[in-house]
Amino acid sequence: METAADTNDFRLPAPPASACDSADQRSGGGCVGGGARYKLMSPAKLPISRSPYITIPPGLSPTSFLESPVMLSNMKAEPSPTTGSFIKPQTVHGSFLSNSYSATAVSSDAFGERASSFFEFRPPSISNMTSADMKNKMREQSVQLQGNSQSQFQSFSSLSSPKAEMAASSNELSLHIATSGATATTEADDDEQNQTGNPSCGPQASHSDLKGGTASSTTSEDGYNWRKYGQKLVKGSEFPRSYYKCTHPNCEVKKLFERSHDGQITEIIYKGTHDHPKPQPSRRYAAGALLTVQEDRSDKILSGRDGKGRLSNLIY
DNA sequence: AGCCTTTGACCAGCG
DNA sequence: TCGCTGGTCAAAGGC
Repeated sequence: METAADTNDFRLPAPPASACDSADQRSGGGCVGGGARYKLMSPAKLPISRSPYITIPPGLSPTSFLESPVMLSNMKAEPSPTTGSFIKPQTVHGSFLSNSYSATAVSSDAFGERASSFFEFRPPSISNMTSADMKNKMREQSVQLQGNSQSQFQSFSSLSSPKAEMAASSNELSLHIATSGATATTEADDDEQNQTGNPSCGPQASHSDLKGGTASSTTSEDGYNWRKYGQKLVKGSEFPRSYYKCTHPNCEVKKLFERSHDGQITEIIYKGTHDHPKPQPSRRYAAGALLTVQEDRSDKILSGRDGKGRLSNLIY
């Protein structure tokens, strides 16, 4: 089933290192060929419509998405401990283009001005290049961006890597994020509390992410508690993918993300939406707490959308 | 004491 | 039908 569609998956791929180039090295396969198929969420939970791609609610226009916290996240993100994002205000902007996520390099255009990052949702149609090519391109873009001065940015490559395509096809939202030392925590707005039903974004990985950057707390939790239940090296990726589950009793939300050796999150994928409020920030890990804060933001970000998925610290 | 992370193995889906 | 890959489970250890 394409339950995938049912599930809300958000994927944020990031091309920091080399995404598929190395694919060969790792396993030899193509980039995530299997595509992610998530069928965890029951349709009922999904607030959104399930179409192969992200659907925009009638009331929303693509522009809205762009303005949504998700996309803005970076924009508004201010480097403060509170936000947890040390990122520069200009991180990325994402753009949703209608059903198919097509956003291409966004520099400062359409959505804002934060140029420097690319955010793209790639439409299924992009598949002219080989995955390797795509990745290379992605990298280049990323690199350029970074070089520009953004410590973190995200790039959504339009080049769509196979993964992206797959993701798109499976309703996953993918964002490529490249965080350079500072991790990408983005936060969008803040406010909101939580909408119950959003996938959260900041994986605990963020904890580790810290390493990557100065941000020590960059993580990204969305305010929810996550438990890591697996890690695996995926073919298309150079870095291992970590699997997290929401620890909430009835919550089946999962998220997977990949981090580069630098500690940068290269890709994050959320599956499902939280149907419960966020837990109190006071958890064992102080860091987690921090994350939570950030996560909140992320929640908002995504929640802006229908709560389908949320990206957390990453730049969208 | 409880929860989370880590790691290896197993299972299912797809080509 | 076989092989490959991704995703998940379970046990052990650590915080």
